[in-house]
Amino acid sequence: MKIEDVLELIRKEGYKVTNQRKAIIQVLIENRDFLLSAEELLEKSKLIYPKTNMSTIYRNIEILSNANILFSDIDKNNIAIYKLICSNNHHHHLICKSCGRTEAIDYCPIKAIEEITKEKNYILLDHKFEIYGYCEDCQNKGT
Amino acid sequence: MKIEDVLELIRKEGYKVTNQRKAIIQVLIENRDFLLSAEELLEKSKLIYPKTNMSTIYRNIEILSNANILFSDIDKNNIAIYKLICSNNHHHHLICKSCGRTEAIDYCPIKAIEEITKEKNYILLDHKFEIYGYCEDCQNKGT
DNA sequence: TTTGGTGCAAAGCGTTTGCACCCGC
DNA sequence: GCGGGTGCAAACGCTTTGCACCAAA
Repeated sequence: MKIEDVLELIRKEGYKVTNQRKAIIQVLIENRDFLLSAEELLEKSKLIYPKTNMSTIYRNIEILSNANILFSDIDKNNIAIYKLICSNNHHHHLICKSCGRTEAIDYCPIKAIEEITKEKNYILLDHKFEIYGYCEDCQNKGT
Repeated sequence: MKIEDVLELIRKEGYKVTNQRKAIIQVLIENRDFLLSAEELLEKSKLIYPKTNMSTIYRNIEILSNANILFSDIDKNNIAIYKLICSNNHHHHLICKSCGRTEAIDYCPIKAIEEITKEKNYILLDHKFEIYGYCEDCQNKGT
């Protein structure tokens, strides 16, 4: 999924395309394998469009969440972290509980998900399949 | 998993068993199919042991998290929500994005999880497999 | 021109923390 | 009695919000 696809989606929902919004989405696309906090999103967005403000970050997080294209989670320090949900290049993560490293995995139990939602008569929106553990480095460090 | 099993685990980790702690764990066990916020945990714990305080709730949330027996997530209002991880009676959830209803499902991609962590050389701690959608009621309400 | 978007600063509120006291063990 | 656990209240800091101004369409 390229930035133009997301912008098109944004336009369809009736939102305007601003420089700040473009910067934020570009950052999310470039970091689709990483869960970013609001602060990290701001820092990286500022590299693209320096005038970006934290309020704008939060307001766009909400818009993208409502559009169901943003995955949110909570890290070990209770800070909300986000990444884009991309229907193609879809994958999940191995997340190290010690250093926070995130590693993409291709496996996704999508077949099961579709069967379950059909059986329970839910309209499928989103799903999370994340695995937490200790990565090799952290095991060696003995943490 | 009964309350005694969790208390035994708590004792093994070197923690004391207090009335507040027992109340909190009992609430978590009784609500193992629901994701509870800190405030809901407090309210329900107070029904068992009225003197329970919010600080105690948060401190016990941290202890149970560190012991890797607490699952945490974040709801649509950015509030942290929790439930016990029980190795037996293990299951995941269908979560309605509209009304917040949680429905247990038996399916778990545990085989895949074990294979992936082995292949990537991670020590497996925990995993999330949650499906989000709109339940039948909310579909009928047209929300 | 219209209307949603943004920056700024202040407010809100869930969460954390210091300290004195309490209570399992 | 010792050392961890708790209650209280204040502090913290992430997130939200009101308002005036800006900019996309």
